[in-house]
Amino acid sequence: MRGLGDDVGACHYDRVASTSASAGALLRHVRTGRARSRADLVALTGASRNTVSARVDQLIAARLLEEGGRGGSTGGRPPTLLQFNSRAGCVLAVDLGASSVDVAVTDLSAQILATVGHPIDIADGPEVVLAEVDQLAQKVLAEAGLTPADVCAVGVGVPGPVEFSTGRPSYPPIMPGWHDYPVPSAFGRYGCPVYVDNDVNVMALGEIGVAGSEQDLLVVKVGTGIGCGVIVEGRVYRGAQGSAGDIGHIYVGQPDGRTVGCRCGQENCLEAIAGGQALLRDARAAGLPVRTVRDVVQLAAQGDGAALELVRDAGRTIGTVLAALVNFFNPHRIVMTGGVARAGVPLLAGIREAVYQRSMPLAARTLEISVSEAPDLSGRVGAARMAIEEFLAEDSVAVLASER
Amino acid sequence: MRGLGDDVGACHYDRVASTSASAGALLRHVRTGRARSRADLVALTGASRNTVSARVDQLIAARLLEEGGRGGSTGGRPPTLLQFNSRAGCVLAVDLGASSVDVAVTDLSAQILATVGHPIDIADGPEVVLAEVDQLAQKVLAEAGLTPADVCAVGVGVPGPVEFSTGRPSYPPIMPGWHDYPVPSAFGRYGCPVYVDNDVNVMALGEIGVAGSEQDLLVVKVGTGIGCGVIVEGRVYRGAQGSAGDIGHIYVGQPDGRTVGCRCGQENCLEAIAGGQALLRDARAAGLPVRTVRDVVQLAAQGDGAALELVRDAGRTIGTVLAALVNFFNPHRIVMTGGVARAGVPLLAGIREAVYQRSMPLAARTLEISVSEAPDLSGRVGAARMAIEEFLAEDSVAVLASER
DNA sequence: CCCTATTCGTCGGGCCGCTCAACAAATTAG
DNA sequence: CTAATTTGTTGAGCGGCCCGACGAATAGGG
Repeated sequence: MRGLGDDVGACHYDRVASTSASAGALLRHVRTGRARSRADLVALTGASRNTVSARVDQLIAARLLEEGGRGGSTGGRPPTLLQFNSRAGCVLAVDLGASSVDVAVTDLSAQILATVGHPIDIADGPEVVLAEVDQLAQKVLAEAGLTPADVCAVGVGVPGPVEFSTGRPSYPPIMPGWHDYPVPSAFGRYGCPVYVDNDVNVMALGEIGVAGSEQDLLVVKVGTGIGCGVIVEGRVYRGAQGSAGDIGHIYVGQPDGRTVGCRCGQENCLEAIAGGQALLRDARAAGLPVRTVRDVVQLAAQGDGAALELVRDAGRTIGTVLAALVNFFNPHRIVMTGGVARAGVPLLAGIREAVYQRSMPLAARTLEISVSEAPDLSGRVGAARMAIEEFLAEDSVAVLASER
Repeated sequence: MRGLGDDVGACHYDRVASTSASAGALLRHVRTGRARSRADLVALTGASRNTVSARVDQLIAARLLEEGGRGGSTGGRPPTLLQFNSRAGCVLAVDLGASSVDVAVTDLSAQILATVGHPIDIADGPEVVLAEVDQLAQKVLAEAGLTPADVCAVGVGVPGPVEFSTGRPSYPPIMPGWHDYPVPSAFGRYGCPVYVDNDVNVMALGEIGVAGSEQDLLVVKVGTGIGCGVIVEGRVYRGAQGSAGDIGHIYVGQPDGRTVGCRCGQENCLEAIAGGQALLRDARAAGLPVRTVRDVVQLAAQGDGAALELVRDAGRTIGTVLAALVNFFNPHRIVMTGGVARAGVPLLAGIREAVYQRSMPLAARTLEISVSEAPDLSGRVGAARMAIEEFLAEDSVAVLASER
């Protein structure tokens, strides 16, 4: 059918409409609110009513969907409304930090049903730490009135690089003894898939929104160090060695020519100048009565002038790096999270100042820079969402249906 | 089938094997050399012999594949070898620059059959320029002994942002009068799909290799300005507004505190310090006998000390920016192209020096930094490859088969 | 030289999934 | 109360794909 001329300049544009009609895709449409009835699903996927009906029946049999009354008529038979049953199962979410661990059980909407935190030392090694995690998990499950058999998936965020496909940390700098340890093996009792990833990637997934909206997104975590989760078209981008997003050690030139050493051995790394530890150091040097990074952030939140200025300065420094990344990556959004992000407004102000000054207007104009609503929770929620998305994307229908 | 424990930690790893067995996928396997017979295709795709045979028959009918003798036996009947018939059609490749345009006809392996260049002024607007392109296209076609009916697809690279799906430039800074002009309409006579993209993206596609190997890649073009094509998992990454890779205006702090104005109105942009124009300016300031950027590059290639040092310095500056991007993006490879890249070794040396000094060792260790083999051709070859890949990925089988 | 084992490609039967068309159900408009 | 409209379900049919079986072409052994 050449030569008609109607396909001139037509490029693969139809991909928008030709969405898959797999069970997972249908479920996602309902979960994200894009569809509320079988008819909506037909319109969205382009599949036949028959196909959609069959799939929906499967999903209902797996208890992942429920029928919920009738919707408003538009001049004909009213549709039977569908809704996601977020209580069809639960997931375990583990947010492993350098000095503490948080464990939560959530439903399939990542709503936390119960959660516990506990101080740990990640350097105690995987056996000790994961034994503790196991204890905590049993505790939260009991608290939520659930049993190990109810767990559909486990999501774990760890503070270091991970080979995602195997769930093994790979030469993590701050996790001695964890290299190549099969983290999933610690959750064998649940007999379900275990997904392990870098904490920053996990948080990034949490910030996408359950929609899995196909966005390009940066999630910048400013805690003790500084890291960045990269989302390309709704999926985590990892790069060649899985170290993408490692922006903490980007070199930052200082206007006054001053030099700051970093724990990595280099000088003038971003996190050595604007990370949590740097903030604490500078605050102490300025004579502020602070013992931890948290104290500095709190002081700033209370309106202390010196603390505010320190946070704002850190924001400016981070902003200069982000400005370059905005030009290069042109994201839809940037979300700040991590301990220092709790400072909120002053940090954002510094970042925005630098970004809007130094990025190309086209890329910066519609760029949204915000702070995560609950920086403390984003690790757990992200881990839960990672587990949920991965689980529901697979043949979860079969799994849940075979269980009855 | 829960509770067996055998899926613990098992994540979607099977995607590697579960490759699609569509005609396009089979063709790709043969084109990339991964498969040389039907049996290879069966092993690669996991599809049944039957299915593969049917698809291959279609491809042979469309003349995209040919049977070529028998391969060596491994103890049984020897396989009938398959080979890609790169002469099943041809594509037009157009590399539009600010002051010149190159047009080429290539076969389906992006081998140039004939090519012509011509000086233009892009500011003359689309009608004038594209009329000239049309002339050139007819010339190269005639030279190669082909007719418009033989053209399967057209690929065009333009020096500015383009909305890929429609082939319309969008507010291109250096192409006055081109905004929203439907470039594909100029090629209506060929009655085939026309693919238009930013020249840097086009070059990036050219550097992937015909394989479409799923790599993460940066292609940095250093010409008058500096731009960067971003390849994520083998596909062009464009970002929110399609301006991803716009690294020419990243702010670069100067150690000596000196300030350089950029044509964009900002100060100390990368391209104002290390771009082709900057190189020319600095060379003149140093008293070198040069009239164009090309002269500077040539001088360096001839071993002129001052020119070499200038190029190397530009490399270092570009390297400092790339070092940050390497940490963030963690690419497998970086390929340099564009006019200044012809300088080769000294540019690379400067870049490597800065990158290896300032990037994280993990990301830098296996990073490959190289210069395109033919910086002058990469625009044309890239445009051709873009057209070929897009064309062959679609239902080209049906198109070619229906033609007989 | 013949026979067997092995590998490659093709042919027919059958299953699965999807679409199309027709029909039942539930509502609005007139 | 009837016609029109929209929704969901049921049955028929079609195409794609896999499975098993068979012919083809070679290597190796007696």
